[in-house]
Amino acid sequence: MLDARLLRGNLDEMAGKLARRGYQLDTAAFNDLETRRKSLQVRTQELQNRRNTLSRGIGKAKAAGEDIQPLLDEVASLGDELKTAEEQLKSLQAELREFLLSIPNLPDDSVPDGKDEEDNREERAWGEPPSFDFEPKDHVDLGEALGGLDFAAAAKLTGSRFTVMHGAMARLHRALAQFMLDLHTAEHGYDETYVPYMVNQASLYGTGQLPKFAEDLFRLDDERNWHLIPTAEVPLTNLFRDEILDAGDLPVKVLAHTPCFRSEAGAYGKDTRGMIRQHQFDKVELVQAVRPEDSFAALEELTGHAEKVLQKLDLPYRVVTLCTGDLGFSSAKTYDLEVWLPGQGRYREISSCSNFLDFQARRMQARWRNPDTGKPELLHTVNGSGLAVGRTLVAVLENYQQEDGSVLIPQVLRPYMGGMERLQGSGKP
RNA sequence: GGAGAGAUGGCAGAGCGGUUGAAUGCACCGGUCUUGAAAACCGGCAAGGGUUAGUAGCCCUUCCUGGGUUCGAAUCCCAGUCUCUCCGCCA
Repeated sequence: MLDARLLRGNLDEMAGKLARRGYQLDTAAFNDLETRRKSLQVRTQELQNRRNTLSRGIGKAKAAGEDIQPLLDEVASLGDELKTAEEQLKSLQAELREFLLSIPNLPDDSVPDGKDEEDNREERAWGEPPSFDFEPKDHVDLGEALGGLDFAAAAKLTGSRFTVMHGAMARLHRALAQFMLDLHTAEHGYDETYVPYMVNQASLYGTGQLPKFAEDLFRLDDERNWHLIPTAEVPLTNLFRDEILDAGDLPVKVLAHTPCFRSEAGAYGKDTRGMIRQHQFDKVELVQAVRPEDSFAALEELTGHAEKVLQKLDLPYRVVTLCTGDLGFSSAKTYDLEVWLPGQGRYREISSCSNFLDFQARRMQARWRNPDTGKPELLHTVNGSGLAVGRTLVAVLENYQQEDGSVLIPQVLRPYMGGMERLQGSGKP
């Protein structure tokens, strides 16, 4: 959520920045709401002040044994006006809040202008896409031939966009997650965290999934309105909701390995083959809560943490800065890590690392006490995938495939695989 | 699932219709003292919002959440959420 006061004072400038990302701020609607709010709020508070003063007077008069009837008459003369004003103000403020909650974050000045992913800016590339002296297969052909991936079974059990894994393939998937967790906790200083996979609406408002993106979420059929998490970002970041952190505790770095559930309502027809786009996938998520002045450095650092996973796995990738048009709703700046997929002959997103500035923190009142002012101030939040486990499995399969259809296991994963060096044949019992 | 108790400031914990945004302690921030530190003593210290050029003043709101009673609610009533204790059940 943007700062309402900033919006009032710099409406045109803010609208201009939002226009960069293709968002048309309805300045007329805002001005109208704001004008009505101001007069109504001032009027309501005047009336409240009058009532409070009279009531206090009644208390004093009573204690002094004076006649309170004149005061009672006067307070009665306020009539229903106060009640009406309070009700109107409440509903107007709710309307204003909904309006503010639906405005995306301002893109940082360093974010390139653009319409869609075509306009993203490549920052750097790491590793060489492997060359094969045979026609490389994609992960579906490889995984099914190995007996490790079974999309038909998943479709039977549930429907499309799910995966069943067997044997060494399932273990490799687990090994990847374990490897990532160990790397980030041991070498990058994150606190391993276990979180609920269902969250309430307040949490989803906090990180920005609601109110605008309800259709991307799975909602439980329950009057409590719980949702399955679309990413561990939601529970992890909301740990800081309504908290005031000590300056000495910052930065706070947490991580969780969780399944993620996405309805992907708007993605029909895209990536229908294989496990690139699933309703359920595992991800290791990195989240940092930092002092405002540190958030851009934290974004670089966190992106580096995610890159480290790919480097250790020796998977070629590139880093792109998302252009304004491709930027997520809550983000001010995002780096995507794109891994090379031989089966598709192109780079595909495997991690997304973002600086949200105080956008999420304001929604959830996540604060820290600034020792310089002694006052609570909004934190900045930064997060990123480190990495999406399913897509990493895809990348390993496709990049490490051999002509005979077997797949070499990356060195760093072998300790997690009981020393196994190669996936071959059926892992099926 | 059944019975009971509770939810108050960063933390602990009083208050149980009126000048209480809230005693007290801890923590924190200033000061005195000290070569320095500690201790002791003195002072300060909730959050959100409005108005405003203002981090000044004034005002509003907030004692789990949402309703209600009242001139006035942390305090009374109703509903809900969460926590704790005991019983039952269960991985």
